[in-house]
Amino acid sequence: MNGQLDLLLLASLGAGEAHGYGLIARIHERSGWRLDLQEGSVYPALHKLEASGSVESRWADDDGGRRRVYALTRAGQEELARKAEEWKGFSAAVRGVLGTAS
Amino acid sequence: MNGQLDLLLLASLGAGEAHGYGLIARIHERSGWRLDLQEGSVYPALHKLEASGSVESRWADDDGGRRRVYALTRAGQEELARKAEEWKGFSAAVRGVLGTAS
DNA sequence: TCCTATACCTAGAGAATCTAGGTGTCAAGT
DNA sequence: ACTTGACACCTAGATTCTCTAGGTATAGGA
Repeated sequence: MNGQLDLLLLASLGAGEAHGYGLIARIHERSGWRLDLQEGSVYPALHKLEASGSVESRWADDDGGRRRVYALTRAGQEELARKAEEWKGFSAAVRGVLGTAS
Repeated sequence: MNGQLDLLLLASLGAGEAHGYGLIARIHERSGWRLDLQEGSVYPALHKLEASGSVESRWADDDGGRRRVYALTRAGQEELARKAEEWKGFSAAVRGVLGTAS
């Protein structure tokens, strides 16, 4: 459990629109193969982000199978910036408690 | 919600034994006044850490009021090292997804 | 005496994520 | 033709974590 799922999804979408399965792969790769999110975590989170207006989706039928492609909205970009700042503050706070100088 | 409460408590106890209320203050200060944990979070977490053998406690009657003073056990030190590594890996993974070079 | 700070505790609620299932397409192997 | 595996989506329910909102008790100051 991370508590940072929304941030990860928004940040990944910041690099360009993608579908759910693709986002899992993107996060997996960009995290250095450390984060391997489950579909059962990602899809509900994307639905929630869409309901809150941070992302929007459209159906694509590119390669046979259906895909729901997500993209950041303007509000989502702001949310991403806000959550990224929150993360910086939080990780700095943890570093402070851990006593690691870096 | 952090997901890092145990790590924060263990790391704080790594600086020396302390009681629950004192740990809250210690974490508050070391985090640069960014983390302000609630008693309702801390006490159950300490009990859980004690049940799992990472910390041990004794009653102290120093200044009138009773205090339960906690200290890291050997197993707790190992758990702390493990969780600190986990945190480093996780925060590096998030940085990777965020695309921040630092 | 009353209020505040210190200090401990717990039950239950709320929220986040995972588990474990389900559906369907398509390509490759047998 | 059939089966298997990869891709792709979805949801209900369980689990886990943390917080809310209460409770108790002592000591000191107004």
